Amino acid sequence: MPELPEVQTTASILHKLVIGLKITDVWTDYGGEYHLGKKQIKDKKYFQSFRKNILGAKITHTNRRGKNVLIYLDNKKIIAVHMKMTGHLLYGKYKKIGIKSVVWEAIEPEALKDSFNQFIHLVFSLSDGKSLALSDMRKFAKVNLTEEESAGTIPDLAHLGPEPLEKNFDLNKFKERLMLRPTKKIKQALMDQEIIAGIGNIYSDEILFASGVHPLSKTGAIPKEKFALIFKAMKLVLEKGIDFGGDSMSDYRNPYGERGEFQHHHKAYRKTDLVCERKGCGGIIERIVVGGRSAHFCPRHQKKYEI
DNA sequence: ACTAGCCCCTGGGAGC
DNA sequence: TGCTCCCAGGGGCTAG
Repeated sequence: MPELPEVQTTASILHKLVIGLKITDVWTDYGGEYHLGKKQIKDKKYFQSFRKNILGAKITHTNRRGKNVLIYLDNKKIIAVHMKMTGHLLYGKYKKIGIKSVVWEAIEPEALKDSFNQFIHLVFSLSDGKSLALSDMRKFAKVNLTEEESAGTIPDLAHLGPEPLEKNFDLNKFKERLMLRPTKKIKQALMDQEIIAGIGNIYSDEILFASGVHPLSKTGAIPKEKFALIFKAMKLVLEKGIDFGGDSMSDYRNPYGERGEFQHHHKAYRKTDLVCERKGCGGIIERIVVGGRSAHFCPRHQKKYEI
């Protein structure tokens, strides 16, 4: 699922591909639940206004905020795409075809023919004859259109915490953010987008494995030196995720339709019943449910701190 | 301010 | 083969 490294990968690649291109058309299918603010693209009237607002606009740059891809337009508007579970943006040559379940067919690149790239529910046609398409198997993704100056008010951006990879986000700020919720379980705190933006289930498991902290530890009970380890692990694991082009254990693909490689480097996430890879540990990875989400950890070297 | 539970959605896997 | 049931989960929401 797209977390910070996947969204960063997408935004960085798009930046190379679509800058300076104009949006010449927009299409969405009937069932698309693509939200625009509180409204949705499936509301035909609202989609028409969305369309009108972006047609002819030129893409000036793209970047990331939390788990959102931001596409800046030269009319001072921003398209914010939250890919949620199974969404990803694809750039390539598409042909509209008339078959029931598959309306768009990828012509190139070849990687777009991957089955996970076939759930196309939103297509921006671009002035270079190619398209930016949103493939989203489970239709959870959300698309917001907002004015650049009021970007901080749209639902997916308004309450986001700081960016964990920002250079000025140091150990003190990290502690400060986490200690806003000292009774929270550390895994949930790391995944709370209001505390820190961008971390989800995969990377929180990996960060806690690397720092030797049990996911159920109470944030406020974690000793100082462990905080430093979590902080360090957070930066390292997220950067590693980016270096590997994101995680494609499930459906994530980059804009070329290609997989990332981080799934081959998991130590905890979905490693249930396997032997812990930490040297000399020998524990067996367990899976538990934390806040309705699965958490994977080694009960031997990940210490539980309680108040 | 917390938690539990439901909802959105659908492909894939297990069990029969 | 094909049916049914459950699971994956980010985040918004409600109820307690």
